[in-house]
Amino acid sequence: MNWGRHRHGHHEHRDRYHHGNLREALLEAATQLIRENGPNGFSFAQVARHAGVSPAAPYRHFRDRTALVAEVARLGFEKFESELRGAWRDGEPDPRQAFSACGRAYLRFARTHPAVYSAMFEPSLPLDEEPGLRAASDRAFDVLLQAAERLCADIEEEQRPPARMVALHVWALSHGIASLFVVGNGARSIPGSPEEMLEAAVLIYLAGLSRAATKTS
Amino acid sequence: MNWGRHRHGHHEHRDRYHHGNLREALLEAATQLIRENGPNGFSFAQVARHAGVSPAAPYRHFRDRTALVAEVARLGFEKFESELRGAWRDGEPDPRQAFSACGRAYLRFARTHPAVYSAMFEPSLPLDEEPGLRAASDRAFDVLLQAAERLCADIEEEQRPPARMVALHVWALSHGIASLFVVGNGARSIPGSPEEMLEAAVLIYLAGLSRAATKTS
DNA sequence: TGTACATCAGTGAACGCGCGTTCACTGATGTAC
DNA sequence: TGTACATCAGTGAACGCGCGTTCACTGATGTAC
Repeated sequence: MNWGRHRHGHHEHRDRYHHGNLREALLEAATQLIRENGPNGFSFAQVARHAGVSPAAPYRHFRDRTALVAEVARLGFEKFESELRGAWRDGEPDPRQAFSACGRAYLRFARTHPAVYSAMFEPSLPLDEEPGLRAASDRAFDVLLQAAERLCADIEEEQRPPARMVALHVWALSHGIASLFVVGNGARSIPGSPEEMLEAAVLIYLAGLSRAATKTS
Repeated sequence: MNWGRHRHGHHEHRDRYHHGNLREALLEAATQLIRENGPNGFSFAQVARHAGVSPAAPYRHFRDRTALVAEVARLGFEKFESELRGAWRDGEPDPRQAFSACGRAYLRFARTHPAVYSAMFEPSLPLDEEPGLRAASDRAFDVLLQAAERLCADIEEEQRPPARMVALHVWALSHGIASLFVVGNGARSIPGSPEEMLEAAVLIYLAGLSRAATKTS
């Protein structure tokens, strides 16, 4: 049977009995299919076909479809973390600028990897069943948390808000903007770019931070 | 063939050739299945089975699965709008309190109808292909927009921010909190309730509004 | 350098299953007279 | 009040299809000697 002679992106592995790179090829194929049909819109067999192998081949590398998607998401979180960390640059040249760069990096990631992004934040993602997934997600959030701590340190002590709260607020805002206005076909249109919108919102929020009572109801 | 003797919720229609209420029963069944498996995690045939009818029956009421989900979402937007409008109460007793009630209503909706909420904001929702869907979504947003206009009216004119921007910021924040911390199995845990978190964030944001330069990059 | 052998990645055929969709049908309902 | 008839909601059987999973297999690779 002919499973198709396929494009695996960069390297050519055709006509070899051993693919040599199947694991990565499957992850790539899954990513592409998620981009086209959403995180739940594809089958294990389809992934195999896209990678140009028999439907039984993926079982050598992934327990099932869920494990495959989880791995896409886990790698996504790792890349996400490293991009955020790179943008934050340990608070250089100064915390506000670095924080803003971080926000832009957040949305850039969502824009350039919309498929992976939606897999990462899909409610059905088994965060706690696949090893390392929750941890990878937490490590990405830690970048935001660190940044928030640094920003909060500049606020006078007696009215300093909890850094964790600030990080969660900014995360929610970023995620809200990403999922409403960046990712997906139904993405709503807005005046200006999502980046501008996030930047403006964060500026307003930070302005409020140093003066508002940080009451939590 | 026995398609099961089913619970259709409140009324009993068993042993009747004509269901009499099938359209609503199908919408209910779909909602339940979405709750269990996510917006894409069920089949047309499954819905029929849940409603206790033959697999061909749903075709009398819905073109296909997509149309069914879209209708669930459309009804969701209508209910969402009416709840937001009810909470806003036209700005009574005063805009800030009404706005805060609005935020709580937003999260309450996401919490009590998580299935419908995720269908409504699923990226794959064909907002522009099903009649009335986009319009229903816009009408819900309009409540937020009205509220933002009212709040902005209280700010001195020369530093008054665009109401549309404010509404979008608050919407993104609410949606971010709802989808990260309320809806779904993977929902992250936070200190305090999502309602408290949203309230705090909005307070800080509003405090920043009246003083920040409303620069948009 | 050559050969025997272990390892293991990928094959391809097979299975039973549920799905989407169609079809001619049937039974309940409502209405014209 | 009764009856004939049109309407239409739901039936159940049928179809072809792709899927998930299994299995004994095979061919490539690497390594021991």
